[in-house]
Amino acid sequence: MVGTTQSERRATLESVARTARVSRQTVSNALHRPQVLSPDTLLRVQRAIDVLGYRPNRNAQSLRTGESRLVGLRVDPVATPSGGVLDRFLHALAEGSRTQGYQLLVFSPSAPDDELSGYRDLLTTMTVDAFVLTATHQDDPRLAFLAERGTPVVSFGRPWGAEDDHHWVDVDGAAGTAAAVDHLVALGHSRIGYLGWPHGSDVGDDRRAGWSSALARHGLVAGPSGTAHEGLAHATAGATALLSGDDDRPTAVVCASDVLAVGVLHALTRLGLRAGQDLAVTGFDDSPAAALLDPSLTTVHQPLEQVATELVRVLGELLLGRPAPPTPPSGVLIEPRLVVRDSSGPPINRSKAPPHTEENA
Amino acid sequence: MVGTTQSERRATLESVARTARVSRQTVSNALHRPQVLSPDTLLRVQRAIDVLGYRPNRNAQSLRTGESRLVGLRVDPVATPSGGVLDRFLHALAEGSRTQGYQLLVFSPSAPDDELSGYRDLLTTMTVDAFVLTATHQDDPRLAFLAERGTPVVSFGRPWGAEDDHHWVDVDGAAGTAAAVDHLVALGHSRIGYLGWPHGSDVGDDRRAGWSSALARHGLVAGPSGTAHEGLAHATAGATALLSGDDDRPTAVVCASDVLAVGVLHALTRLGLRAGQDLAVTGFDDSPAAALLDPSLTTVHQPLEQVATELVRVLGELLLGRPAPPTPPSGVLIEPRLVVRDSSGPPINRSKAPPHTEENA
DNA sequence: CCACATCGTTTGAAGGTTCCAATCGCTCAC
DNA sequence: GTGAGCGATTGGAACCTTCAAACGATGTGG
Repeated sequence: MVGTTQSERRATLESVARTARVSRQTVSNALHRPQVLSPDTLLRVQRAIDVLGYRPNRNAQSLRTGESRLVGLRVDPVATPSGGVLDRFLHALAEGSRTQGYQLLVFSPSAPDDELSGYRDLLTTMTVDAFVLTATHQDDPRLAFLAERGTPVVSFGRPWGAEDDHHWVDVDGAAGTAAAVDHLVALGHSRIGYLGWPHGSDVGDDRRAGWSSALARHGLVAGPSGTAHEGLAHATAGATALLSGDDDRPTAVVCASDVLAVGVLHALTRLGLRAGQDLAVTGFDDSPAAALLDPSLTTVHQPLEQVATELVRVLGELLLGRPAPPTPPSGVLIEPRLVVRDSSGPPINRSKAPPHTEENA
Repeated sequence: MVGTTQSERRATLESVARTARVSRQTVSNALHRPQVLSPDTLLRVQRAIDVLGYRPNRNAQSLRTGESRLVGLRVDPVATPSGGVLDRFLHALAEGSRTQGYQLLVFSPSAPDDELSGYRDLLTTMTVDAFVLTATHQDDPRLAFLAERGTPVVSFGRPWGAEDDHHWVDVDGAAGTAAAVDHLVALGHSRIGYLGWPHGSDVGDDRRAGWSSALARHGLVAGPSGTAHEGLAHATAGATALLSGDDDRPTAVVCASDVLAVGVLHALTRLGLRAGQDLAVTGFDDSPAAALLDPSLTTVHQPLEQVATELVRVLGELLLGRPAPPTPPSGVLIEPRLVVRDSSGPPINRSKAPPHTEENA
């Protein structure tokens, strides 16, 4: 029925009103507050809407209400931590926004040097109502800027400094590495090392803390740990250094990222050892590559769909309650889950001894 | 200077006009047709704009002009061929759109079954001006639908059937696999097999054609070829079948995707053979995983940034000339380049014999 | 000296929607 | 009998911009 009789121009509130023999406002009410209309009027209006194929003009709505029902997301050139992570996240975010009646505007920074570029533009031209922030860091100028003008914002990532600064959703990295440790301990490992990023990054330090505290919880001494910058060459070098350390080679290594884990795999190959057999390895992110590697990578899966759902949910509440008194900033911490594949290997049997025994002469 | 004196409400055309002691229209002209203003008036207006921090309201502009300056892009749940490809593409697209004065609206289908869902909505609500289509297939209903109402559209992917149907940009898959063959021939291979998707997919058949025609060009007989559905399990099975074929095992295999190539790598491991040494392997896509594999994957790199740039350029022309007589549909075919890594191995020396010799008894 | 084009600017009118105040017909309570 | 209250509907205004026409002033040709 839709669009068949569409004589000339687009159907408008006015034209629908004429057809249904009511006023514009009644048509508007039929859409937004149907309960205030008498049943027969409502039906008449709905029929006219149907016949004319009317859909409200988004721009006119936005002009009137001052809301664009668009959420901004900046995509950075450098991002893509291990590649392919954005894919899933983006789709989940678009999907989630839609269910809340919002749509996603993806933009890239207009001036590379200016952190606020893009955000300022979209805001002052009233193009978007809210933002989803990723890769926030301590004292991120974007947060201050947006908070100042009361823009609804939710970030993917914690405010590591001041906790109740803004709304956020994050994945519990420490729980992720801890889960990896638990898994390895269950397999019989007691000498578990760690390869992470250089100290100073919030995310990196958190993941390392998960590793060391889980070891403590199991009553184990921390195995050797090393650092490397992201990037395969660095990772392989760092892993080689870690594994060539003196005497006590670990039987397992937990890594802060999949790329670092791949570095360990490469280092093992160089040393003539086999991952999953001579050494258990775990990664972090569950990037698309993880399943393709040989051996396939046991890794911590980032529940991005869940993150996106939460982000949108919080954002929805913020947008709904506007301009109500600002909700007390809330944080959602999501538990990742370990995906067990081959690189962590089978249970080992040699460590029958109680975990506390000192193994170094 | 901007935003300091911002007393109460947002600056508007009217308020700027009052400050500069001119009319609204003059302010509008200062922005859009500065050449029609006298120099001193222009300066006065510009100063007022600067002082008040005025930026035109996008929604009011859109309502008046009927153009939203938004380009729609649908992201599909299934997409992500080998993961991480969308990342680069999306960023390049957002970047390119911005330079043309447009922004990118990313959406997901509202009704999974309806091919047109989403597109219809965004169009009838006047939310977007144009679309970028990906993964188009023959007789794609989206193309017919959008063409009917004269919506500017450019697709990433050729209309395999009727060539001059709509505007498109695509990567020359046949040239990609041909480049892989050329590389392998240069290394000394003469028995080159192929692992592709089941017959019937346009993209797949094109890539296969590139392989076989390149072989013919070199005066070589086609090596064995096999098919497998996308997905690691299928790929490994298909590769195993291909390599276990009777007597004449190829010395190199060209693959239609990186995942298929990984399948070959796995099959080799099972057979106790080493990729790059016992058999040369090439992939297609240069997905993030390619560099991480061991051996790293020689693969055809998709120049997505270039694709995005072209898409935006064509779209820009379409939007600019609207509603001028429709430009004759044009196509842009982009040459991919081969990224040589380890999986294609070093030059081999045993094939000193002229390429035409029959090797099977 | 008048008709006419040119130039820089102003004015009125959309464009489609939603908010606000007002209206209408009616019932109920005082 | 009158006014308050109520549910359903309406008209007018506002949101901010751009378009088309109109404006007075000045210069040019007949």
